[in-house]
Formats: sequence, C-alpha cells, structure tokens
Amino acid sequence: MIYHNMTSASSNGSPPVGFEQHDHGVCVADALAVAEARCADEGLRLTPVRRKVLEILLKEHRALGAYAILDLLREAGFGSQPPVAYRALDFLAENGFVHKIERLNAFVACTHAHEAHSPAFMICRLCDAVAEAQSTPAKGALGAAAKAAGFQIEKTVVEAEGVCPACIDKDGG
Amino acid sequence: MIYHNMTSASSNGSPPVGFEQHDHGVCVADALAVAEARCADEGLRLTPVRRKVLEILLKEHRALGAYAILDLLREAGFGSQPPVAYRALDFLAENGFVHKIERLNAFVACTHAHEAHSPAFMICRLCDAVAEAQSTPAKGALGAAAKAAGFQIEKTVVEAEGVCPACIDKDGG
DNA sequence: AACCCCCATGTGATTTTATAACATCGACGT
DNA sequence: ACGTCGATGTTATAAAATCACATGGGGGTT
Repeated sequence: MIYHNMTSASSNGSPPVGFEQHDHGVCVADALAVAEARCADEGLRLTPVRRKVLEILLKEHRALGAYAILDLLREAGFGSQPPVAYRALDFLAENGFVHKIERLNAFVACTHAHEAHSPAFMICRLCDAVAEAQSTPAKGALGAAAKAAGFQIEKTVVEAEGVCPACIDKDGG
Repeated sequence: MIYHNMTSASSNGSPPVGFEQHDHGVCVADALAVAEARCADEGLRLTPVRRKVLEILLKEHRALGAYAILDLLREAGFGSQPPVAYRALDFLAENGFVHKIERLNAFVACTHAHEAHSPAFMICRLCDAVAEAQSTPAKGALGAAAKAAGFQIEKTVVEAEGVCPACIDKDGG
C-alpha cells in the first residue's frame, strides 16, 4: 500500500476523494475495521460482495460509477451483472458506509462511517475530485422553510459544484 | 408552491414557498411573462420549443422527467427525440428558468426566475411532491469547509427528502 | 438427518436516462 | 445570392438502473 500520495493509490489517473494528502493505507484499513465492527454490533451482514465493494471504494478513494465498480467486482471473481453492484451499494448506502453523489451518479466511501452525520460534498467540475464535509442543512434557511411548510426532513443531499484548490492553481485562479 | 398536479386553482394569497395551494393560472402566466421579458433583456432566444417546455413545466407544476416532457412536446407537434427535450432543458436550466432535481432525475419550473437565488428543494418520498425554498449553503458549515479547503463554490445542490404536510396527515404523522 | 424459510447472490432481459454524430433549416449580415 | 451561426430534427448508441426469476447457503425446527 502506498503511504504518501493518495493519487498514486488510484488504479488510474482519476482524481481522489478529498483535497488533502493523508495516510491512505491506514484510512482504508481503519474504515474496513470500523465497518466490520459496526456490522457485528448491529447484526448487519457484511458479506463478501459488500465488503469487496466497500474495499474497492476505499482503495480507489474517489467517486466511482456503479459500472466501474462492477468491472472491478468481475475482476475479483464476483458476479458481473448490474444488480450485483447495485444491491451491494444499496446495503452500504442504507447503512452509511458509502454515499451516493447524485450529481455524478457515482458513489464514494464514507470516511465518517462511525458517526451519525449529514454529509456535504464539494465536487470539482474540472477534475471531478470529490471531498466530503459535514453540513447542517436543517439548521439554516432550509430548516426554517421546512418548519414553516410543515415538511419533515429525513435526509438531505448537499453537493457543491466548483473548482478544487489544485485546479484553481492550474488554471490561474 | 406545490409541484404535483393541481386540478383546481385557488386564489388564496400564496406565500412564496411551501406546499400550499395558490392561484395557478396567475403563476403560470406571470412566470412566462417574466421569462420572456428577461430573455428580451439579455438577448436570450426563448424559441418555440424552449417556451413550450417551460410552459409544460409551469402548467404541470411538478417535477417531470425528460421523457415525460418529450411526450408532451410530441403531442404539441414538436420533435420527439430525446435531444429535443434535453437541449431545451439545458437552455432553461442554464438560464435559471428551470431546475433539475438530481435526486429524481427530473425538472421543475423555477418560480423565482427573476431573482438570483440558490434553490433548495423539499421532496416528499411518499408522493413525490417537490417544493422550492431558498438556501444559503455557502454561509454555513459547508462554506466554512470550502474556505478551509480552498474550494471555490460556484453552485450548490440542496435537496431535502422527507414527508410533506399532506402525507404526514394521511399517514397519521 | 431432512425440511423449511429467509436472505443473498447470480443471470438474462428490459427500462429509464442521457449523449453522440450528423443533416437541415432559418435568421442575419455582407 | 452567399456564408455563417445557432437551433432543430433524426438516427443511433451509451450510461444508469431495475425487473423477474433461478440458485444456493445458513439457521432453525422437527
């Protein structure tokens, strides 16, 4: 495993999740351990396919489409039809181990799977890098509007599109 | 403003936002007039197809998929192939006359097309009604995270999923 | 053991959503 | 009339997601 530059941890040239460097090997191992522990705790079944999908997303460390994941599953000897990937992703997303990026029709591993949280994403329109942040959408203007309207918020999608630091530097921002 | 079918219009004073009824005929006419005025101002071409798509979304007053719109275009004598609808929607969305609801892969007419705004949506998971509100996502936790990361936010997607007042009542909420 | 149930997995087929590629048409300026 | 440009139209295809149904393994129960 690579321990210095997260871009070299990806199997191709696509951008990683997050805009900062970090110890990627540790973050993958930690997240898998956390997921296993939490599944054990809660009686959830982290089956081989599900674990593999989570591992793929953690290792690639960027937003991947279901079909890209499916390719990697096939290579690993799992089923190669769309439902295989989608069902694993459904399980992982329902239980907070991965998030769907609606804007990209893609999925990322969650790096805060052990905490209840309301994720927000920053998506670079130039390089497609995705960083996860926290948000409190129900506490601001939206929460007030929902309260006024009598709408019960259960979940929020918050995705900011823009330009990441690396691309700002490149493009002379 | 409710975006699901309203068979009858009522003329109670309608608030800018929410799931309440309102005078639908007026809101359609107003919005079309505003769009035409703004296009004239800014040299934008509100061509027949584009105008028709906007009219469809205003009249239906709910989130419609591109292919549903396409069906209505066909009935109205326009081209019946997907690019016809997608191109009109691209134009309308780029210029703020409609919004895409990423979570539904669907589109709604914007009722604040004359103002610069950062929309937020409340989506009922039971009846698919969609209400538009305002948000200020860049001012809260997300804005702080973006600033800290050096990310330049250009646009935000904010979509809350939950249960609308009508469905809360129905389901004994 | 044999049986049953449940859930997860595997597969083929299909639906839904979106784009690519290219021809045509009309408005506009020259 | 001619060339340009943007909008429209069409065919075809790609990408994303789901349906429907068969198989198989793990845990109970008898």
